[in-house]
Amino acid sequence: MARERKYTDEDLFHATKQMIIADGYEAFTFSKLASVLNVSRGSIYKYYENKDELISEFLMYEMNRFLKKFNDLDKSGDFQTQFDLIITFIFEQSNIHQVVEIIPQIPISTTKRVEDNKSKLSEYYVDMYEQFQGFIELGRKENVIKNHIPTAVLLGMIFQTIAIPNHFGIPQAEWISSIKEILSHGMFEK
Amino acid sequence: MARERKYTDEDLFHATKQMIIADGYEAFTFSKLASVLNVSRGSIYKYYENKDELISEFLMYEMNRFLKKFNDLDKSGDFQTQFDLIITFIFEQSNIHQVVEIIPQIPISTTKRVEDNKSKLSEYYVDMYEQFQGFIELGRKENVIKNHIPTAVLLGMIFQTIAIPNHFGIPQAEWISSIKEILSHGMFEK
DNA sequence: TTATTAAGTGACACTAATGTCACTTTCGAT
DNA sequence: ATCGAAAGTGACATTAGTGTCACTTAATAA
Repeated sequence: MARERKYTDEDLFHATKQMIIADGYEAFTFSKLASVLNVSRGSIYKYYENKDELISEFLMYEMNRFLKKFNDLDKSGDFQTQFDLIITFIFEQSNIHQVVEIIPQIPISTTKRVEDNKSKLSEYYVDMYEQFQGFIELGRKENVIKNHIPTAVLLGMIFQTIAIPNHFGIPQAEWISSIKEILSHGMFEK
Repeated sequence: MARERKYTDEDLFHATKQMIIADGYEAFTFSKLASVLNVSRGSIYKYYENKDELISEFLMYEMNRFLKKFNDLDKSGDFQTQFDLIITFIFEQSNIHQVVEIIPQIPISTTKRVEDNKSKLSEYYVDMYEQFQGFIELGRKENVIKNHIPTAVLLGMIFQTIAIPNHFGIPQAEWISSIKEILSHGMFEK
């Protein structure tokens, strides 16, 4: 039919992810991306009209991947089992945090494809939130989670902890178990 | 002596802060700043050679302000009293988080002033860290803080919590007391 | 009043990125 | 072999930001 592509969508999204995690939304340019992929800038315009469109497609791809993996987690165990599973999972997927933070940075766009993607992304976001909400509900039903603390705070805490910078290079296992301990029973001895 | 200035350093740093918090380091330009301050771009070059220099000066100013205020806190009470005081303080200064995150984003510069500021900033950072470390030590001495959890994790958790986005608009007082509760005694009932 | 001096301006040359498009390449189907 | 179609290129015009500088403006000390 036509000639072979020099790079797959996966290549492109992978490079995009690295660049965005390293330098943020504004620093991302077609010029840099093209040079990373060893293609001409012009060829990227064959698939994406501009940076907003490319990034919104990338975010769709990432969110999809994350939600699929999350859905594949074993939901049969009791709350404690799921808590351990989910914390570990979130730390494995720790860059999802930097990814979702990009969403609100996409400016109000002129092109339909971008706006469609943005609204789909917020649906994904709600979807994800509801899944985690279900998990918190389970904890409340089993009387493990304190009832007087709002769900938004609980989820916020859990998600925010994955972004704590481990400046001092504490080993991953100790790092995660310490955080799990604080989330469960706090910093205090008593 | 000479004509009056149209804007003070404070004006300039305030505008810079707003712009950086809203859109990040890369999106900051002299053009936008000048138009916010209603002056010509050229006049800003009278004081700062370029964006890196301006932002490094801004960060110095912010860190100084933060450390002064922190030093003014009452350090006489027991751990519990100081814990409450410090958490409240950190929430009041919640944008310090976005500010310190800018520091590593300043590229390796050619000008001496920028490099000097960067090294002073890392001194400030160490200074701040040591202050908080002292606070954690107190908690350990009073046997309030769990001894087996590394200080880096404890401080990381405390600092990260101020950045949790309160999407659902939970009232500030409830928000802070919930977070304090989790940090102290965890999410779990038992 | 006027000389001095710092503050501020806007035009100029430069750089880096954008978006477009006619053109070339390479594949497979006919 | 050759044609159609998608992939890829590089040159061009455009836009947005940078850094510089001769010049104008306005305060004030003499």
